[in-house]
Amino acid sequence: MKEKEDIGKSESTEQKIKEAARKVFTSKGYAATRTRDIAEESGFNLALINYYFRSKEKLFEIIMLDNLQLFMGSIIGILDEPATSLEEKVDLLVTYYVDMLIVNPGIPVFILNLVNNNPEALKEKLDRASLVANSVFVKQFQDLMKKKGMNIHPLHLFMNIISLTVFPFAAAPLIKAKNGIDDEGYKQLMLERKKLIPVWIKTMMMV
Amino acid sequence: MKEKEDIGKSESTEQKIKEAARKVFTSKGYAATRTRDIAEESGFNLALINYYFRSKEKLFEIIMLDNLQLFMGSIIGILDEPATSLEEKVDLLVTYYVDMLIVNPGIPVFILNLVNNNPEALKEKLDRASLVANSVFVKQFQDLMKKKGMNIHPLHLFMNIISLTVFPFAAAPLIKAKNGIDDEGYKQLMLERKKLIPVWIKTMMMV
DNA sequence: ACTGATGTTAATCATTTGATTAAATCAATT
DNA sequence: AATTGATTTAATCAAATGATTAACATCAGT
Repeated sequence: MKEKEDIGKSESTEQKIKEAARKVFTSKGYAATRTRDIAEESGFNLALINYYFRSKEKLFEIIMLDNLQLFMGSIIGILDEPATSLEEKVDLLVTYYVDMLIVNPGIPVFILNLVNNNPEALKEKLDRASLVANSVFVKQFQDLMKKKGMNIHPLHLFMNIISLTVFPFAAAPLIKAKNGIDDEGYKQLMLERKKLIPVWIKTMMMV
Repeated sequence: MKEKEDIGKSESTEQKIKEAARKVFTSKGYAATRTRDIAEESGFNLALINYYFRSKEKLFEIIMLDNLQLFMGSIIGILDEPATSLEEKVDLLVTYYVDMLIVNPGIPVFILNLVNNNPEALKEKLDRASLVANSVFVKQFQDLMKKKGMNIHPLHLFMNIISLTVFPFAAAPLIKAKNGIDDEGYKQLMLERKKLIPVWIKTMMMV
C-alpha cells in the first residue's frame, strides 16, 4: 500500500522543507513569507513544498501547532502538579521559558501575532483546558493569600511571571540595539534573569 | 508636481485615509495589509491612497513614525527629568503606558514586529539618543543600589517596568480568551495594574 | 532490463496586488 | 457661465505570488 508513516521513509526532504518553513514562518510570519522563500531556504524546488504539503496554509498550520505546543504545551503540566510547591512552580515556569526561548527566540512574536490576528483560529486549539483558573497553582496561591491576609487576583501573578520572562525576548532586538549589547551579552542577561525573576516574584507577591 | 504642501487643502480626505491606514497597518502589519483594505476602510477609491501618499511603503513609514513616537516618544522626557524622584518616574512610566495602551492596544505587537523584522529601518530612527544608559533615572537607581548595598543592572529595572506594563496588552486576546474575560473586565484589570505595578517594582527592586 | 511508484524540476497558469492613467466631478475665481 | 486647478473615480497595467502541470529522474521489486 501507500504507508508513508512507515519507518525511515523520506525523512530527509520533507523534514528539511518543514525545518525551512519553521525558520521562515517563525521569523517573518504568514503574510510576509513567500513560498519561494521556503523553497530557497530548504534548497528545493518551489513545487516540492506543494507536493509534500498541500498548500502554504496547510504547511503554516503545522508550524503553528508546533510553535503553540512549544509555547503553551508545558504550562498545564507545571501548574497542575500537586507534588510541587508554589515556589517550585514559579522556578519551573521561569526555567522552562528562559531555556526554551534562548533556543527559539522568535516564538514570542510569532505567538503574539497569531493571537492578535487569528483569534478565531486559536479558539479551537486551546478551549479544551481551563488552564490557569482551576489549577493547583491557583489554589496554592489563594491559600497563601488567605494566610497572609492579602487579596491579589491570581491572574496578576501569572501575568507577572510570563511578562517578566517572555517580554525581554520579544523586545530583544530593540533593547540590544539601544544599549549596544551583543547576542552573547544578552543571553547572559537572560540567564541572570532566570535566577532573579523567581526571587523578585516571591518578594513582590508573597511578601 | 505642484505645491501640495500649501495651506488648509483637503485635510478631510487625506486625514481619513491616514486614519484608515493607521488602523489597518497597526492591527495587521505591513505585509498582511492590502492597499485595497485601506481604501475600503477609508471609504475612498484605491487610487486615492497613491494620490495623497506616493506608495504603500511611504504611507506605512508615516504610520510607523507615529506609532514609534507613541511608544517611545515620552520615555526620554520622563527618564531624564532631574526634578522627579526615582519612584515618581516609575509611577509616570507605568501611568503613561497603561493610559496610552488602553486607547491604542495594537501598538505593542506592531512595534515588536517592526523591531524584529526591520532592525535596520529602526537604527536611524533611534540612534540619536542613548536613552536609558546615561539618564538621570539610571543615576538615581545606581545611587539607591549603592546606599542599599545591592547590585542590580539598571537594565533589569527598566525591563521589568516595561515588561509588567506592556506585555499584558500584547497578550490580551490570549489571556482574555483563556480566562473568559471581556474587554471591560480586562480594562479593569489593567487599571488595577496601573496602581499595583509601581508598588511591586518598589517592593522587588528597592526593598 | 522492465515497470511502476516516488521524488524533483522547469515551465506555466490564474489570481492578487501595488501602481498608473485618463477621464469625470467639484469648488473657487473670474 | 467659463476657466482653472484640485479631488475622486473606473479601468487597466505589470509584477508578484500561490498553485498546477507535464516531463524527467531515481530506485525498488520483479
